[in-house]
Amino acid sequence: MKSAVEPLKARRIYLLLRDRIVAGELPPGARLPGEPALAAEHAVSRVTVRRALDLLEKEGLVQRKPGSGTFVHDTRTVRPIVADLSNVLSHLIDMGRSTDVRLLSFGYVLPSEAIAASLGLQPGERVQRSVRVRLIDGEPFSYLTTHVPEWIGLTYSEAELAARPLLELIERSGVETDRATQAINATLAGPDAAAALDLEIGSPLLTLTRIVYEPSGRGVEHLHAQYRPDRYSFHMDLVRTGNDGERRWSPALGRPRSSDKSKTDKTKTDKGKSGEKPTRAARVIKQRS
Amino acid sequence: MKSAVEPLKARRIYLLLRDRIVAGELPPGARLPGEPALAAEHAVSRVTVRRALDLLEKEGLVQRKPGSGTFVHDTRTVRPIVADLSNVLSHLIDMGRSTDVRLLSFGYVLPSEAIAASLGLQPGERVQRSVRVRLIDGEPFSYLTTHVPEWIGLTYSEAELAARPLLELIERSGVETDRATQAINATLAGPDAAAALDLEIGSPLLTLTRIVYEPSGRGVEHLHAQYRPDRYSFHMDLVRTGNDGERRWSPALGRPRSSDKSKTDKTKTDKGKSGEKPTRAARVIKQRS
DNA sequence: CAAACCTGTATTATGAATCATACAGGTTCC
DNA sequence: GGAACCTGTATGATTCATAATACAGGTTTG
Repeated sequence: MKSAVEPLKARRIYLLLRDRIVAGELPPGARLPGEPALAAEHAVSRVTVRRALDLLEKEGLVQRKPGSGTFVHDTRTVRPIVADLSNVLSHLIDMGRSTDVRLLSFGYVLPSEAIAASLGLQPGERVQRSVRVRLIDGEPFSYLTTHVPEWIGLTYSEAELAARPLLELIERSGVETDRATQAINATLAGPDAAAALDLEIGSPLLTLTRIVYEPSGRGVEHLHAQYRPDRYSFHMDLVRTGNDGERRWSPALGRPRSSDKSKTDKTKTDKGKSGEKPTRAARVIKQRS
Repeated sequence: MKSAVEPLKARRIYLLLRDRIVAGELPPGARLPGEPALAAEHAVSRVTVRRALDLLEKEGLVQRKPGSGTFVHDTRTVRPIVADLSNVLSHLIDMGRSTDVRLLSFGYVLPSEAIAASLGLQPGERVQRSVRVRLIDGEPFSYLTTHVPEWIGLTYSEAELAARPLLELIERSGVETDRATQAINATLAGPDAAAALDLEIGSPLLTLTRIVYEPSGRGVEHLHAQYRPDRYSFHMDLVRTGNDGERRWSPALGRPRSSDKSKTDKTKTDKGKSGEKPTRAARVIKQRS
């Protein structure tokens, strides 16, 4: 039902404009250059520029006014959820926003080598694999793939998994969880995640891979989470610690939001990057065989 | 000599296969389905499958053996740098890997609204904007855009910025930095970042936006970093804290790698040696974030 | 009002991506 | 050796993104 294909040059211009908007170079309400001007600037036809603007409009970033121009949308309708380092959704959640979980897949399979290794399994041992999607206010924002050793997974049912946090079920089974390691990274949306998160294939995703261990050191859960960056991001407060010789940042624990600033636009999470005209020097560096 | 454009269907299949490889579903050494099989599976022509495999091969993920098949590359040549939550590069650095910094752009500009707000500037106040690229072992892995209020930026020169960590220069100017907030997200590479990081436009990037404050609450640095996910990622250890009612994960502090070789995880800071300046734009200096 | 913008839409033409097919040469396995 | 795979390569047809151009209608400005 989707057009399924993304043009190339159009996508390029779309990304460029998108970056300039989210970076604040084109502030809300601003009118961006006319289609003929953009076409000339990027040495493409006006049709291609239009396709790029179509993408921006579909994303709600711009608003077109026939006869007048195309304008950056005033109200950022999309405000990402903010999560803690420990991946705890902050107060936004308990402030009335509702989260929901949908179980997409459930079954017992032979794990990949990487997962078997991270969980410390013997060859041939099976794992319970589940794929879930989390939604906030009805909109999907995360795509979770979990792997649990079979002997733990058997202690709960498919229905229970759909209704309760996985870690709670694991701990209920008598397994102690005291330690975990996690890595944060970025990737492109594959077909499955794209469909579940209502995204185009190739959209950027924020990923979190966490392995939970029991005291003995055996892994009990392998979690791979993929988040829509426009709806979810990690946020943390840091304090400067250490003496002169070795000053560094450390995560601030406990009460973070102490300074109620004037504007408090806290979760700006702007992406974006360079803008305007990055001096000829920057252009010089780029040499792509 | 690059085609400069990425096909659509081919890219789609490339992403799909890439996901299956990095997810471990196709372990290193495994032979993936033959080109005719892949073509049939995805309802595309064999030519298209080939283009997808070309991308994987160029990325070093697979290896093709004429007459035999296409195999997942055994040795992951790409080893991402691992950084701490506080964005401190861990010991990999002092294990002989060298980091360099290139200054791509430097100047004083009027900040975007978002940046002005985050730094608490008055309308009309200018900021110093700099764009830098960091490299490890000669390969770029991060694209940094920093904005600093003009009155701080004027206390150091362009050459100093290229040679020393920005935060050190800020603190040298007498400004105290005791607090910061940061957000981690994901985005797609725009033209500038893609060129600097030697990537295709539209590649996924891990982003970090950090705002550093002085005790009075004024912002003194706005940092926007974009990382190549294949060369950089955030890692952290967590411990389960709290009582039964409110169990949660908290970052584990000061824990080096518990299992193996116990070494000082304290990072050895920059040695004062700096490179030469071959061109005005391509200075190479060693520094630490 | 009129000139000069703007977006929306349609036209045809061109080039790129993809398809369908065929064949050459290497590898694997019986 | 030979059948059955595989990758590498080439061909022409077809689909589709893009280019180039033109025109309709609304908005802004003088």
